[in-house]
Parts: sequence; C-alpha cells; structure tokens
Amino acid sequence: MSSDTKMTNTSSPKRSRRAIQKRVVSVPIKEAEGSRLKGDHMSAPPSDSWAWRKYGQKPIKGSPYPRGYYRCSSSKGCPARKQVERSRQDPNMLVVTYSSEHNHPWPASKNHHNHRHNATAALTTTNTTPSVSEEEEEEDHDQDQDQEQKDAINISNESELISEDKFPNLDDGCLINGSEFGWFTDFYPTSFTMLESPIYTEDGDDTDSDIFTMREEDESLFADLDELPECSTVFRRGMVQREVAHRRHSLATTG
DNA sequence: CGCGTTTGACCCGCGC
DNA sequence: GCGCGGGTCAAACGCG
Repeated sequence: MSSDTKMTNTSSPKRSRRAIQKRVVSVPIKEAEGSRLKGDHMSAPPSDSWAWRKYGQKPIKGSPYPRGYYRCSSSKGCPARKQVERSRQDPNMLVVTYSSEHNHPWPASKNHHNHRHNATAALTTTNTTPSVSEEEEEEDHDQDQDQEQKDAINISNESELISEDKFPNLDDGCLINGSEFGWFTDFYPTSFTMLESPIYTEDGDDTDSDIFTMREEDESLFADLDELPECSTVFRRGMVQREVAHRRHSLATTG
C-alpha cells in the first residue's frame, strides 16, 4: 500500500512520542495579546517571535481548560513544537511546553523589532556547541522528572516547588541553566514568569549543554532583556530566576 | 487565493 | 487484551 504517507506506517518509530526533551514554562496571560481578537475563547499563546501554527487541541483530563498544540510554521522541516494550556490553579497563567528546537534561523521576512545586541553573546557562546544536536537529541527518560511536569502546573501558583532538590546540577552549572532560560526571558520580555522545569531526558552520558544548543539567532533574543520592573518581583520566586537575574546583572556590569 | 484556525478521527503508549 | 488518555493528522471553514 502506498497510501500511508503518515506515521501509520514506516516512519520508523525509533523514539516514543514522549522521548523528547521538553521545557515547561509558565507565563501570565497578557490581556494585550489575549484580546487580540476572536473573543476570549482563545488562550492567546504568547508570541515568542516565531510563527506558530495550531495543529490540534485536546481537552486534558484534570484540567478544565483544553491544551493547544502548536507547530512552527516558519519552516516546514522545523521540529519545534509548543503546547499551550491554561494552568488549572491559575486560570490567569499559561503553561507552555516547548518540545524540540528550531532547525532554522529566524524568519527574516518577519521583521520583528530586531532587538539591540547587548552583551548577551558572552554567556551564550560559553557553552554553545554548534553542530548537530538539533535533530536527534531526543533521548529517553522519565521518572521523577516526569513528575515535575505535573508540578510545573503547581509552580505557577507560587513556585515553592522550585528547590535545590530539583536542580542539583544547578549548583555546578548555574551558568548553563541561565543560558537555557535566556531564550525564554526574551520570549516574554514584557511580563514573563518563567517558571519552568527543564525536563530533558537522560541517555547516560551527554545531557549537558548539548541539550541546549544556542545559535546567534537565539542570542539576539537576549538583547531584549532590559529593565523589567516586574522581574524584581518575579525573579525572587525561584532560584532559577535568580540565576538569570544574576546573569543579567553580570552583563549589565560588564557590558 | 493563501494561510491559519477549528474539529473529528486515528493511532500510540501505558496501566489495569 | 481492553480501556484511557494523550498527541497528531487531515479536511473544512473563515479571514486577510
């Protein structure tokens, strides 16, 4: 039969659907974007500069709100995916789960106030490892980490769950973490909360910077990290934010 | 006319 | 082996 052309056959199910690194981020719903149009039945996913196309929506058990599935429409072969759902505890919060990374540079056509380059490159180039790591970094792992995903929902409530317990590596790789969140910060430069749980899978050895390979395109995102009056309030919520704040401080001082 | 959104169906992984 | 829940695709519709 040649009428497959879909995952039904072939496609080599090498990796399970869950065998993909995921990053959960909680962001407050911005009315500005929420009321963009269509009324209010839309959760209005925060625009992170990338073009996302909705390809599905499903009600999630345990949550009164449905979950929307987005895909990067900038490039056809872009594996980048995004899941947006409203927090069960804080309807005012949006839980965005990012999967995979973009395999292409920015959609130059989409002008987008191209931020001004600050000194962000300093940290990004620290552990950057251009090369592969963008098509088959999907490792497999799910144990307590998976649990965090659920916690992520609660995090949006207060973030009390974010403790050293969850990020033992942070003690040694705080910089790396900072870099990871770096791109997030720019996604919501106006009012983000950035409560995320890096749920990368483990393979046994390589689970470091390789997970987060940033490129210049990503770096430019940082540039938007200026003074966020809200950040002072948001950052104190978790050590994760603290790291970023610390990083920003460094940059501000250095550059 | 093209693109994006919407909705239903289908499929897969996992738990019981 | 069956059922549940979740994830993705595909066709249709609406808007720009």
